[in-house]
Amino acid sequence: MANVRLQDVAELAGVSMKTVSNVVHQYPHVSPSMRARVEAAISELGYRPNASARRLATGRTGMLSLAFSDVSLPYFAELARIIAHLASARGYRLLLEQTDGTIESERAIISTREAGLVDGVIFQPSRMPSMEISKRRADVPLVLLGEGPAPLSVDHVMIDNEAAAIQATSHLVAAGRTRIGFVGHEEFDQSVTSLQRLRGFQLALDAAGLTVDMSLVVPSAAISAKDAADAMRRALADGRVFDGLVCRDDLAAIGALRALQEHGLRVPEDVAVVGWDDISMAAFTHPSLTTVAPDTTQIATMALDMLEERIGGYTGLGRHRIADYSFVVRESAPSD
Amino acid sequence: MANVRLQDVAELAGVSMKTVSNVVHQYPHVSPSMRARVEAAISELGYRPNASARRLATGRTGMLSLAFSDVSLPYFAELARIIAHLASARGYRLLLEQTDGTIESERAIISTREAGLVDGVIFQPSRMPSMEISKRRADVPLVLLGEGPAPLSVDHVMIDNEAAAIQATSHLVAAGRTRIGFVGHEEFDQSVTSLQRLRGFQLALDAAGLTVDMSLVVPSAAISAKDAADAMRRALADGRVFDGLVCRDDLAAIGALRALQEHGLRVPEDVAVVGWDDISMAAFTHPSLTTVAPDTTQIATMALDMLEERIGGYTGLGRHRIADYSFVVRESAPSD
DNA sequence: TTGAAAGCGCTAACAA
DNA sequence: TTGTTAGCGCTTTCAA
Repeated sequence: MANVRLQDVAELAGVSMKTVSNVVHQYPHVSPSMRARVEAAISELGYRPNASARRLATGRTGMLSLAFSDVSLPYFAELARIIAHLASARGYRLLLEQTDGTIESERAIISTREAGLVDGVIFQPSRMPSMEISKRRADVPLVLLGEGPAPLSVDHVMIDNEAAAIQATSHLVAAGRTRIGFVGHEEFDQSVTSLQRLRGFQLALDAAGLTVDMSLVVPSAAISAKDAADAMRRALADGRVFDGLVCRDDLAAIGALRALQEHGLRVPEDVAVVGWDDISMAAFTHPSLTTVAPDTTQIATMALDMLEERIGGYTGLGRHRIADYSFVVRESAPSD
Repeated sequence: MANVRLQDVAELAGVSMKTVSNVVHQYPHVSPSMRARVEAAISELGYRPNASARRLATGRTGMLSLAFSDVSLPYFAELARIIAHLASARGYRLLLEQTDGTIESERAIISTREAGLVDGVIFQPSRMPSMEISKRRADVPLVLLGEGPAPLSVDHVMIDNEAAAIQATSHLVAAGRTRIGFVGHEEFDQSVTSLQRLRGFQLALDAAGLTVDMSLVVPSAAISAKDAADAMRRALADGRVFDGLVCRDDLAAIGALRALQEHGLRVPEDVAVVGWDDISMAAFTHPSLTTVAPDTTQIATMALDMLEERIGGYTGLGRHRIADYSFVVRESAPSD
C-alpha cells in the first residue's frame, strides 16, 4: 500500500513504464483507451509518483530556498508570503531558512553543503560582507535581496534606500522640524541596510542646512520594537529633545512611539515619526505610521524572474535591479 | 565541476565508494590515513553529496512541511519561527505551505499528491471538517495544530480555548464590566477556533449572570486588523455601547483599539480590551494589550515530538495534547 | 504510439 | 577496516 511504484502500475495495466509515465505527465499522444486503462490502474493501486526519484532522474527539485534572519519580523513574514505565492504559481515550493543574522548561518546559506537540495536560493544577508558572497562556488543559482553593495557576480534586487531615506527625512524638514533624530539601527555591526538609510538621512539634513546632532542618533541593541523602545527611553530620560524621528524600520517606529508616549510627548504634535517597510500594522498603530513602502511584490517578482533565468541556464554578470517604493503619509508625520 | 560523484572521489582517492561514504558520514572506524586521503580527494574535487540521491536511497527527506493559512499573520509567523528552529535542531528543514484558508488548498495539504516529498506534516487547518481529515490516506505522518475537534486517528496539539476564553471574559467581569462584546470572528464559515472562543465567552457571561447581547457580538469579514476595525467602526456608528471587549485574536484587538480611539472612547477607561495570541506587537500597542498567551514553544515541541514518533514508526490512535497558556495582563484591561 | 533499458548518485547488506 | 553490488523509483533516449 505504501510503496506503489510506476512499475506496479505498468504491470497491472499491462503496459510499459513509459506509457504510465506518459499518462502521469499528461503527454498528449496517448490513445484514450490506453489512458483510461492506465488511470484505472493508478487509482486502483493508489499510486503517487515519488518525488525523490523524480528529482534524482531529472536533476530538478522544484524547490527554492528563502533565507533571511527571522520570519517573525513582520517585513520578512510579509515578504515570505508574497514570494511563496509567486513561487508556487511558477511551480516551486519554498524552503524556509532563518539565519538569525549570524555570520555562520549566513555562510551555511551561501555554501550549500549539499547539492540537489533546491534549484535556487533567495537570500537577504544581514551580516555577510559582499566580498565573501562573491567568492562562493556558483553551484546553485542565487539572488540577493536587500541593500548590500552586491558583488558584481551575483544578481541583486533592492530599493534605493538612500533616496528613500532622503525623502523621509526631507518630509520632516519640510514640515519645519529641526531636531530630527534617527532610531533603530544596530549599535554594533551595522547592516548595510542601516548604513544606507543613515547616509540618506545625513545627506538630507546637510542639504537642508541642518547639521546632524549625534546625540539624536539612537542605535538599538537589535532590530525589534522592544530594543528601539528601550533605546529611546534612555535617550529621552537623558534629556535629549527631538521634534522629528526617522526610524530604521516600522518596528523601531513602533517602539519609539511607545517611548515617546510614555514620556508624555505627543505624536505628531511634539515629535513627528517616520517608519520604514509599511508592514501591515503600520496603518493600525496609534497614531498610524508615515512610512517608506517598498514594492514587495515587485521585489519578489524581479527576484524570481532572475532566479528562473539562472535556473534556465543563464550565466552572465550579476544584474542589479532597483525596485520601486512609495512614501505613505499617515498620521505620525502628516504633510503639514 | 558541477557534477562530482561519490564514485569520482573514490577513484581519485583509489578507494571504494563505501570508504568515501564512511568518511562523509563521520563513521568512526576509518583509519586516519584513509580519512586524510579521502578528504583530500573530496576537497580537490569539491565534492558535495547529492541530496536527491541520498533521499531516494534512504527514503528519508529530512524535511517537514508546515501548513497554515498565512505566514504574514503574526501568530503564524512567530510560530513558524519557533518550529523552524526546533525542527532544525532535530535535523529537519521546513517547507512552507500557505493555504489562504481555502478548502481546496487544505485538501491538497492532506492528500499529498507526491510521495517522498517530506517526512511529516504539521498542519493548522482553518476550514477543513475533521471528518474529512480523518478519511485521509495515512501516507505521511501528520500532526494537527489548533482547536478543531480532531479526528481520533490523528495526533493533535491545542490549548484549551474554551477555558482561556472563560478566563479572559471573567477578567472583564471581575473588573465590573457589564456590556462585554466579542469581536473578530469570521462572519461566515467560522473556524472552530472562533467557535470555541465564542463558547467560552458565552459560558463566562452566563456564569456571571450576564446575558449575551447579540448586538455586541461583532463578526469581521476576515482575520485581520483592518476587517476588525471596519466591523467595530460600523458597530459604534450604529450606536452600540461596550464597556469591555474580548477579541478573537490580537489583530482583532488592534483593529478594535483603533476604531474605539477614532470614536473618542478611551481604553481601558471606557472600554477594556482583551486580545489573544500575545503576538510580539501586543506589548507595544497603545495601550498595550492584555491577552491570552499560548505557550508556542510547548506547542511546537509537542507537535515535533509526536511527529518524530510517527516518523519513527509509531502507529496507534491519535493523541491529543493540551498545551499551556497564560493570561498576560497589560494596560488595555488592567486587573482593577 | 508504445516498449526496453540504461542511467541519475547514493546507501547498505553482505563479503572479504 | 574496506570493497562489491544490488537496489531506491523515475526519466529518457533509442527502437520498434
